[in-house]
Amino acid sequence: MNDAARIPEKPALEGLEPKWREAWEHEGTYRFDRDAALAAGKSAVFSVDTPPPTASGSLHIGHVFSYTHMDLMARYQRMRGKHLFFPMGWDDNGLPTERRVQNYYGVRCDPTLPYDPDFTPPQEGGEGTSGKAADQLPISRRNFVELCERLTAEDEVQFEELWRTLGLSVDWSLTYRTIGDEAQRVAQRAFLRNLARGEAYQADAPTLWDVTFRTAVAQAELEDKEQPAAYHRVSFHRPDGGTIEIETTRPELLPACVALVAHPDDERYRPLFGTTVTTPIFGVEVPVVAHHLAQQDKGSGIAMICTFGDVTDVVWWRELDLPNRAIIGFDGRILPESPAEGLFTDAGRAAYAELAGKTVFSAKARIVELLAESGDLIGEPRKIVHPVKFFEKGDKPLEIVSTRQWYITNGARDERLREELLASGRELQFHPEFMRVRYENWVGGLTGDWLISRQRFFGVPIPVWYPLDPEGEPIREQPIVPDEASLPVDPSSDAAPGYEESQRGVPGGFVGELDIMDTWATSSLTPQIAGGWVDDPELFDLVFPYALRSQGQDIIRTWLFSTVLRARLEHGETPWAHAGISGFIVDPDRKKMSKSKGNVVTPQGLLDEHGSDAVRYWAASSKLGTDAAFDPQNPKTIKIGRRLAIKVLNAAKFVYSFPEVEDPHGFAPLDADMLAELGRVIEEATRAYEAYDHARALEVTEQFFWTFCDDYLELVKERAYAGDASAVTALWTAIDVLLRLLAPVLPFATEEVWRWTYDGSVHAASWPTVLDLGVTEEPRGLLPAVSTALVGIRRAKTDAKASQKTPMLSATLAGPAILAEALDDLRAVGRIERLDLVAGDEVLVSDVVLAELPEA
RNA sequence: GGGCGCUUAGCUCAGCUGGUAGAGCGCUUCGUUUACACCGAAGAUGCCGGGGGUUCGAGUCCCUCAGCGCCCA
Repeated sequence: MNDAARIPEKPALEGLEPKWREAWEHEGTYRFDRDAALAAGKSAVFSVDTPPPTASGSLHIGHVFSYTHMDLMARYQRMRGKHLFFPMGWDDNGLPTERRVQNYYGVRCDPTLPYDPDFTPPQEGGEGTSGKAADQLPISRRNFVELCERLTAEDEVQFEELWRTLGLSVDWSLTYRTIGDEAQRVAQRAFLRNLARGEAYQADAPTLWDVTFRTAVAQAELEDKEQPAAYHRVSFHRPDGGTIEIETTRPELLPACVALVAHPDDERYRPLFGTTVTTPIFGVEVPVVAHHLAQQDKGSGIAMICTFGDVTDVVWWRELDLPNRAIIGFDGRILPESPAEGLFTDAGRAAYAELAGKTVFSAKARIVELLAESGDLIGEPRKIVHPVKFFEKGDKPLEIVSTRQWYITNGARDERLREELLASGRELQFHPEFMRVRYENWVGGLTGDWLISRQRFFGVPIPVWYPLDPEGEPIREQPIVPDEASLPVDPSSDAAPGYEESQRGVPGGFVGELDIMDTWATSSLTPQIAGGWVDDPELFDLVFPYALRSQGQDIIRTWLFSTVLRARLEHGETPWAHAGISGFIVDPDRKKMSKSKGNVVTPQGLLDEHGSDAVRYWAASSKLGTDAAFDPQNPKTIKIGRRLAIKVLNAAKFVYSFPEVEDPHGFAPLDADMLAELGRVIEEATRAYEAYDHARALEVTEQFFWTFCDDYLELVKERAYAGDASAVTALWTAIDVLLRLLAPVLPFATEEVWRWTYDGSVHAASWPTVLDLGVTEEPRGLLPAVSTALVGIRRAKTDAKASQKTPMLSATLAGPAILAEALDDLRAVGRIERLDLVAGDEVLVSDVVLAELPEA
């Protein structure tokens, strides 16, 4: 089979990526063979649920890291004979895309505007523009969505390009988008089923609200940020003329105050529970109540409850059954009218009129002045720094407003569901194991159901309409739902079933739900989307539950959790058997890579400079769950990977320079021992992959490979040149096995070499087993002993500052008797005329006489 | 404040179920060896974060403290 013409004179890594990705595409190497998979049955399928990267953003080094980890397992399983279902998706739905479209095209969505079929955006590619609303052209929702789709399609082409260069063994015919029709059908169908089972519901409730994006935000999207603030000491008035002093960081919410609260055990305030006080300035009578969440040691130990200053206010409001007097609007400004207007004194009404329309910031400034004037502000405000809740993508603190929103149950208020979710967590095999606690912590710490509605424009519409009563008011309690067969629907443009479009907004007619779903409400369904849950039940049965979910550790609480939840609700199953969790990338100072620190490197540049195999090697040498340090200035591990890949090319070329020979009918002792050692490597690497430890598999393989090159290859050179059947067959066999062991990590270099002797792909070859070796014995320690002896011989020459090729007249070798079996090979590699072996426990070379001493 | 992880050679990291430290890089010296100069050979380098404990014996198990990181409050 040796076809010397295929072996280049000087093998190189350059150019391997375009050459082989083209061939793999052409040959369908990674195509999911559905018929064969169906015939082989579900147990022969290895399905991978890939995290769809956010299309609006750029792929970074962390993506390369985690996706390579996923690909290592995919390639291993494929070689083990599994039918790989390995799709790839893009998460193009959601807020990041909206933001990017706004900046890129200089537009903003105004849903009240009509569609303009001839619209051309004012600019393209202006990603450095101000992003201020005033500079953006308002356009219709449909025009806006079209731009979203156009821009993400461009991004996705680039992403795919990068993944192909990296060598991900994805079946690119299985690509999906989270805004695609299939994804919308899945998301809407799943929602309607949640609704039918009572798992999805709408409620009027205090909602965390981002005033910049004007949308509700879910618990999983929260981030605490340390913010400067100030405690203002404010006096409330008792009927007997006395005062109670409270401390608050949000005096502007005074008109929304509904009670004062202290801890039930607090002796200072116990006598006051059940009495009332009046608020300063506004003169509203509010009760003094007790609740265990009040902190005795914070401020004066008594606090005002407002609707709503923070999440604790929400808890108090709910548990103590207090009235709602919320005064902050969706724009973050004080509402023109207060719900408590009727309770205010005249002075209070006048004060409120001044606050109305102000931002929280200016309202605070004004009310502090008013309090000072009325003498109710005690002392100077005391500056502090405290954690404040932010939307993770926002830069203003969240407000809490009362709105009607859609929710999906998630176990926060349902002990049984929570237990089921924890059971799924135990069923799922996390790699590494300790990542499970992050999931459990999150499930255990949920404080409310999952808010899935968003008041945004680019996303999957919530598929319901509401009938309008004779007054034209929507009847929210009776949503109209579409038939599953009609999905996807957009209630803002499609008429409700049973109605004509002309009845939209007319009393007795209908109105469409305008909200869209949170992007996670779609991306929590990637197993269903990729697997054809709606359109292809046969396929779905074959691939679900999936074998593997592979992802970064940062999205356990969001993506992993929500996917488990949806699968549990819909199918009563855990969506995957294994979860591989990658660590993240830190810079040399152990800081997480981030754009703001300017320490981000682009993957494409790395691939261009060092080659894909080298970059993959870097990723493969980190275990799952372990963070990897990366210094773009000196990417050591990448360079080592590159060296390994080059070595593979050269070593194989050398081995294949010895013409293949007839079966030797038994190996020489050294050759047999080398193969036996290789057998152990196969076993160890296989065990490691089975345990999702690709780094270990690589380590043992790599270590053997270098010994093979540095010692064994040198030892048998002379015999190989002479055409010794045992040596040549052992060399060919070893290379053949090593290529396959390294194929997942170095898909390009190993493929290049494999094709020198095979017509098919190494990635379609079977994972090696000891049966491939032609030897069945256990290693006898001959190769390691000979290696040690070889070091002794080399050292003698190095010590004499002589070239390694300097002939040696004679030497004495002490060591175990087994060395006798490879004495001739040692003599050959060392150019030793006479080598005497004496028994000894340790391998030792002595009495060295070199042929010619170097000149002193 | 709670949880999790990490702390081993100058650097990056291995060290599985306990038996007196390993790899690569870097460093020093040597070598124009016909697979490879994107090479090869040899060499030096460690109170395995601190302190207790269990044990004949502890990077390895237990407790505790400290530092770093992440997650959740």
